Amino acid sequence: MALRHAVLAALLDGEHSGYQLTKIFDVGVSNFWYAAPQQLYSELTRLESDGLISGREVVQRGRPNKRVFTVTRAGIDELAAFAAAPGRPLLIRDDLAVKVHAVDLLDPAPVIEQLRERAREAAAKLALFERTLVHLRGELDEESFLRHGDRVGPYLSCLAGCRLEREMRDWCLSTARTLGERAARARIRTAEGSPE
Amino acid sequence: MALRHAVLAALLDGEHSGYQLTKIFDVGVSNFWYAAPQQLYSELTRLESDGLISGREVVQRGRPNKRVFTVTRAGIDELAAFAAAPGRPLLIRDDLAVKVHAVDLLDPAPVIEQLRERAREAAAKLALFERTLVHLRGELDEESFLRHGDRVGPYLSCLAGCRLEREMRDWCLSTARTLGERAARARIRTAEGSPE
DNA sequence: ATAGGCATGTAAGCAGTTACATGATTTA
DNA sequence: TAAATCATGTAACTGCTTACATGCCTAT
Repeated sequence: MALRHAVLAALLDGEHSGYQLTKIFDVGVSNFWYAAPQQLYSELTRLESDGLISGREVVQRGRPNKRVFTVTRAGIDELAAFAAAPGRPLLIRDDLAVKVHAVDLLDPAPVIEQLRERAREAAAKLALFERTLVHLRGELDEESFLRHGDRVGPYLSCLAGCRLEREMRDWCLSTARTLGERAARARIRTAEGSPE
Repeated sequence: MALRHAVLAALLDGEHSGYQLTKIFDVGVSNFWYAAPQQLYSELTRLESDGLISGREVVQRGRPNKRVFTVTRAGIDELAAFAAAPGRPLLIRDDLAVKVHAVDLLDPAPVIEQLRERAREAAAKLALFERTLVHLRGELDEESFLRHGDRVGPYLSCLAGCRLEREMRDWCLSTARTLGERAARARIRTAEGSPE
């Protein structure tokens, strides 16, 4: 059980509905957890029946009504136990790095294209996270906020997301460049070796 | 099915037994994929029966015999199709970042300790990956190797691992420092407010 | 003797993904 | 009138994790 705690942590930022959580977890909650919509709805049901969150109906005009959830006292206790327990190692799974690893025996063109696409996504996420940082710290500069702000957790985890996306963007671009140049040289050699 | 391709990519680096693969995937194959031993043994069985890899028995003295596997022609084709296909987004799941996100409502001490531990692990992985890079490029410097080396894939994916571990180490240390300083100030305030 | 590394598996259970289903309302 | 967004689910399947099992050899 692991998604539980990510959901609880996300609900600390305020009441959210299942649908809002799907949006938050689609970006990966500042890049530390991803979850599919269906996972979230069933997790919310379980969390509520375990008494870790409580939901209330919000009536809306012009839109379907929604249920928003808050973390209960028992939910906070659960999070506290989770935070104090050992915890499992970071899990990363990346198709694209597998492709790069194998690229020498393959056609590099589609891999290069995917690297460029990933770089664009990383840049977009980075911009999003940087806006989130500005929003979280308000008028303060980063240093004073981290010293005196009253909720720095989301800020700190968002900083991790920024670092990761920045590195991802730069790695993708430099890898795409390297592979592109190698492919260009390979084409020249082929043209030299088999003309006339 | 996704582990398949990670296993195929790992076997491009040379013949490996199931046990050797468990060691490689335990580190996360330069940090882009993790797999448990039991997953690998069953995946190898399936890959062999699908004809994507072929195994041969290696008789050893002083040790149990082992079966080592090589990628077949069909395996390369499978990898080529995989590399050309769209591919899924990067998956990250990180307990520790969830804890940091929620840290303001919790006891920060165990979180700080886990950040320090993670920083040590990241530093160790970074050192390992940097040795791998030196080993892969041989006598060449990085730039010439990336230009003229004949297998740069593993090098490039290992560079991604380095970037990631470096950032992870630095983020953990700076986050631990921030939280430690806040906790120290909180203790002083408590001591000032309730003495005598 | 005993612990640790090498070597490979089975079985059960839980977590995560994919496909499908519904229905309202706003925007193009 | 079609597509997109809001809103929530069920069902089937695949993949991953955990616990257990075996046995040999080397080093302490």
